[in-house]
Amino acid sequence: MLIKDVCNECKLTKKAIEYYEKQGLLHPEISENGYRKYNNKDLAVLKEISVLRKLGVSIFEIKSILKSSNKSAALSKCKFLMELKLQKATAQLISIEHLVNYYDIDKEFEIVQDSVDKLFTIKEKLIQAFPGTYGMYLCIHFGKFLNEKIDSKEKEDAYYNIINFLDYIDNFEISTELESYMEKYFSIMKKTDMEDISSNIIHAVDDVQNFIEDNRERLEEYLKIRTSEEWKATPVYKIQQLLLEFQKNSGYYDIFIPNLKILSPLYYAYIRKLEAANEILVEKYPQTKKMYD
Amino acid sequence: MLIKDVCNECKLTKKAIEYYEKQGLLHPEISENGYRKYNNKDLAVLKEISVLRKLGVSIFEIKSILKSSNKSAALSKCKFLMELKLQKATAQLISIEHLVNYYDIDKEFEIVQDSVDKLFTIKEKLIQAFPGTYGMYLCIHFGKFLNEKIDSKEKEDAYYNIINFLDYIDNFEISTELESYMEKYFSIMKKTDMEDISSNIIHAVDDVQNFIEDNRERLEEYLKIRTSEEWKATPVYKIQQLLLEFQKNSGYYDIFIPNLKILSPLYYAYIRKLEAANEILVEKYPQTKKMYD
DNA sequence: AGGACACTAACGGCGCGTCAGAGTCA
DNA sequence: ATGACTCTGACGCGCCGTTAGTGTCC
Repeated sequence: MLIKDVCNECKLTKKAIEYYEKQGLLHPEISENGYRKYNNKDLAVLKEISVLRKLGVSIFEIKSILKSSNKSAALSKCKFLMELKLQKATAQLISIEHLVNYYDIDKEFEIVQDSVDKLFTIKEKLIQAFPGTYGMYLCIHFGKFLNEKIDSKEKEDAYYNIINFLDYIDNFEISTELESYMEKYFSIMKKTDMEDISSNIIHAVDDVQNFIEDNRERLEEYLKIRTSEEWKATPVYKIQQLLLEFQKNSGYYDIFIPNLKILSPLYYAYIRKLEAANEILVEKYPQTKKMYD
Repeated sequence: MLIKDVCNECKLTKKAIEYYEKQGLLHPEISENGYRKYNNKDLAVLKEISVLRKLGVSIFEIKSILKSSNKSAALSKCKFLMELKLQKATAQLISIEHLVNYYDIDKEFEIVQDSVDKLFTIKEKLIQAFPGTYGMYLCIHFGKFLNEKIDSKEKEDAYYNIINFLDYIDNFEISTELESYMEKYFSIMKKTDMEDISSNIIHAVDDVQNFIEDNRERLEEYLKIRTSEEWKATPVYKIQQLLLEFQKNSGYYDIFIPNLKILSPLYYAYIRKLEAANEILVEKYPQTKKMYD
C-alpha cells in the first residue's frame, strides 16, 4: 500500500508518517523507485500510533508501548500522567475563575505558587526521575504527603532539596540490570495494583496489632517464603536488592526521605508509626529482623 | 532593579524575561553599560505574566490581556479555551482507560475519531477563526449542535465543509473597523453573559407565544428602541451591521449555516422553529420586518 | 502530455532551556 | 584579582506544518 492510502486508513498526514519513520517506529519496505510500500504490520502499527497520539500519548511513550509485552500496563503509566495533567489543568482553571471574577494578580500570585506550581512539579519529577514505573509507584505511595502546603522557610528549603535531588537522579546512571528487571517484572503492574499495595501497607502500618492478628496465617506464610533460601533465587528478591542498592547510592535515604519528613508532617508521623510497627513485628517474628539486611 | 532580583520577585527565569521582552511585552530602561533596569511598572507586568503563564495562558493571549481595558473579560476567553482543553483531556482519559482495561486498538480507533477528534476541532477552529470573542459566542450558542455524532456520509461531508470554511475564514481579511469595534464593545462581555444571551434566545425561540406574552412590556420597549432613528447612531447597531456584512462576505450564510443544518438535525429543528417564531413576531409587530434589512 | 502521486530537504513555531563567549560590577 | 553578575547569540526540543523543487506512475 502506498502512503496516500495509508493516510486515509489511519487518519494520519504524510508528514506525521514520515516523522514516525524517522523516529524509528516503523521501517516500511522501500521499492526501487524510492516509493515506500506499507504492509499490514506497518498499517497496524500506524493505526496504533494514530490512536495513541490522539489520546495525547507522546512519541517517547508510544515507543515503549510498542515494544512492551504488556501494553495495558505500559499505558497505565500514561494514564497516570494524564490524570496528573488533568488535576493540574483543573487547578489552573480554578485560579482563572478567581481572576475572571476579581482580577487581583498579587493575591493570585501567592495561590498559584503553592497550588499549581509546587504541588505538581514534585510528582512530575518523581515519575520522570525514577526508572520505569517505579516513579509512578512512589507517586502513588507518597501521594498524599505531596499535597501539603509549604508554609514555612524550612519546608521551602526541603522542597528545593527534593527538586534538586530529583533532577540529579534523572541523570543518574541506572544499572542496565535493574532496568531490564524493572521492564520485565515491574511493568506488568497497573496503577490499580500499585494503589492496592500502597493502601495495604499504609493500613498495616496504621494498626499493626490488628493487622497481625487479622492476617496471621497469610503473614506467617509470607514470612516463611521471604526468609527461605529459595526466596533469594527469585527475581523479586533480585529487584528488591537492586532497588535498595540504587536507593542507597542515589541518596534516596540520605536526601529524599529526610527532606520529605520536613516537607510533610504527615509523612513524619507515618514514618514514626512505621518504625513502631516494625519493632512490634520484629518482637513477634524475630526472623524479620534480618529480612532487610 | 536588576534582572536577578526581578527573577526572584516574579518567580521567572532570566531566559523567560528576555523572551517576554523580545515578544514586546515590556520595554525596560537600558543603562549605559547595557544592563536593564526594571521599574515598578515592569515588575507588575512581569508578575502578571508570571501568574498567567502558570495558569496556562499563551503569550499571544497575554498580549491581548495586557492591552485590554477589561482584563476579566479578556481572560474569560482563555477560561473558555481551558474548559475546552479540559473536556478534551477528560475524553482522552476515558479512552485511555478503555485501553488499559482492554487493549483493542481497532475498537478504540472508531471511538477516538468521533469523541476526541471531531467533537473538539470545530469548536477550536470556531474560536480561532472569528474575530475577538465572537468565536466564543458562536461556540456557546451552537455548542450543543456541535456535540452530535457524525453517523452518515453526508454529515461527514458537512463536517469537512465546515472545517474548510473555518480554515478559510481564519485567513479572511477582517475590516479593521469591525475589529476595533469588537475590541471596544464586545470584549466587555464575559462568558456567563454570553450564556445568558444565548439561552434567552433559545428559550424565546422555543416558545414565542409565551415569550411575547411574558415579556410584552420589555419587548415593546426594546422594539421601540431598535426601530428608532437614534438606534442607528449607536455602536451596537454599527457592530451588527459590520458583523452582518462580514458574515455575508465570508460565506457564513452560504456555507457554514447550510452545512450545520446537515451536520446537526437538532440545529435544523432549531432553525425551523426560529423561522416560525420570526413569522409570529412579524405578524404581531410588523415593524420588526425591516429591522434586519 | 498532464495531473496525481511520490521523494527529499530546509525552514518555521511555541516557550523557553542550555551552552558559549565576552563584558561589568563590588 | 576573583567571583557574581550582566549581555548577546546560536542551537535544541517535541511534533509535526509548510513551502519548494524534483522525480514517477497512469
